[in-house]
Amino acid sequence: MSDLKVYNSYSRQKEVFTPLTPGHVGMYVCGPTVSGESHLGHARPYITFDVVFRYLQHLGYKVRYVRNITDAGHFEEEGREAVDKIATKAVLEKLEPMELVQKYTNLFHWAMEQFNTLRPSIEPTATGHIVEQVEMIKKLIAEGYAYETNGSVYFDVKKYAASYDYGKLSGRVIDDLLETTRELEGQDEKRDTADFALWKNASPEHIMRWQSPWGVGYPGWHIECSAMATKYLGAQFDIHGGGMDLLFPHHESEIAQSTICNHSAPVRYWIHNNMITINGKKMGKSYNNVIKLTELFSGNHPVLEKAYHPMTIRFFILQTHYRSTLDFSNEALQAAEKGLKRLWDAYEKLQAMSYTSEAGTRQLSGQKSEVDAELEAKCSKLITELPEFMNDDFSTAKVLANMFELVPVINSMKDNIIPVSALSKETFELLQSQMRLYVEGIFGLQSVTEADNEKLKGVMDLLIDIRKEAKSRKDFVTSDKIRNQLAGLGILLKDEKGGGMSWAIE
RNA sequence: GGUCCUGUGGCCGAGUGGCUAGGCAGAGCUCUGCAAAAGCUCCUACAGCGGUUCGAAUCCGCUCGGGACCUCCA
Repeated sequence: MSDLKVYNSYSRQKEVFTPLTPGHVGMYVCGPTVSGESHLGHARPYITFDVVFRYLQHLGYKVRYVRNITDAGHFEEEGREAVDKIATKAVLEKLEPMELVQKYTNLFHWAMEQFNTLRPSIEPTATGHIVEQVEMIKKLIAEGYAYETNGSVYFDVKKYAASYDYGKLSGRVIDDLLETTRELEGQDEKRDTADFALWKNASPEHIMRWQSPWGVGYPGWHIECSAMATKYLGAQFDIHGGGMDLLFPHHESEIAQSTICNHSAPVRYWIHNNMITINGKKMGKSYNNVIKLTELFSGNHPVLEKAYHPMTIRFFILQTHYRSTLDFSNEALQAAEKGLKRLWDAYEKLQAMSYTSEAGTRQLSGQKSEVDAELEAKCSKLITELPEFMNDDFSTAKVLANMFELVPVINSMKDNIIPVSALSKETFELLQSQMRLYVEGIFGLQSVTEADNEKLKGVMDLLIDIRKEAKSRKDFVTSDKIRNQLAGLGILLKDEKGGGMSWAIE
């Protein structure tokens, strides 16, 4: 099998993935800031890296997947004062900061569960790692790359840039950065505008604050990820993921901090997902165009024509390569919804089929049961390409395209248009197992209808029996009545070839 | 202003030199008591202008359009 190749944002090219420790992978992904509800844009990295996580595990790696919860330390420009974002909202909502943080953490976990994302191996919180952050800042000061002013500590970018390549990850030119001036709080405290905060002095109105060698304050944003990644994954680790918008300054700063502290570049493969756009614009707080996940699931938002199932969103995201922008629209989402249904229906049919009995039936009915060489070759090609596509920088869109090419084959076998025995037993079983692996195991897709109610199944079996009897008597009044009334309840009955019936909840 | 990315059929989106992407929508046909589903077929495009090449959506240049980052941001 081909090697896994990943696009490394740092080198700007695809590289063969070789983990630092054979058999093990350390992966860090920037988690959510739990000062508010997650929106559609947030869904992308967590679904993307969930698939990466699943795929790496499938390849046999033991993966430690660390995804933090940022529950303190981000700054938000609020008038003239840079205020701890979480503290600000807490005041507005009259909540304890930790209550607020807990609320949105819970909501985030709930949404991730809806998307069927696997839980990370470790989910550290920023507030739980103040000590590690303080230690790291101390080290940076000791190394001479950070300085204290008025109870705040800043990283000396100019000094760092003199011996290291600051700006390489984000393609930034240090001289340009030094020129860029902007009125930010604390700007006069910095030796240089490009310097970034490691620790911020907290004014009395800050609710979230901690004691430090530099006085009462709170940590800078970038140091949080560096401290937690170092603690759980070591000075050097394999993969660091996140949205492209984090390239600068966040990830660039992480590199600088960790490089000085640990005397080595922290990350071997930087992987960044692109943005979700709406009407061509990035979905983000600053653009005021976000659709929250709860709104998406409920359809309760002016731009939404209807509610969308979490699996539809997941499928929608996987239909595009993670490094391309993905434009939101009702039309696109509804197309994804239908596509997913078609794929899932075929997938379920395939799993319910069995090679031997079907092949036997074919022989009895006098059809040829010879293997169709052309079909056999086509199917095995489509199947063997799946891992190759995944190995090519996680080309989920291509994997889905191949699956869709297999859908007509599956449906035809189910409807006896093609005998199952047109495929060899090996290929048929490979088809079954690979589809199970990719659809459920790696892509993490699930049934949209959740009709796992045994009693309902029993009732439906009964109604189907009655309807079959009615149909055999040509009592179409009864058979239509059953079908129509069920349709009114949102349950669709479908007559299949060969007299079978199936049903699905709308 | 600086750095970088991007422009594919009605819509969404793969695709880095030659070979049908795929999905959704639309049209026709088949199957069928009807319906739905399913199957088959069709619609086959690469912003514009030049250049390189036997050959370009794919490489180069220019023009026009869109976007991201430079500030919190997935």
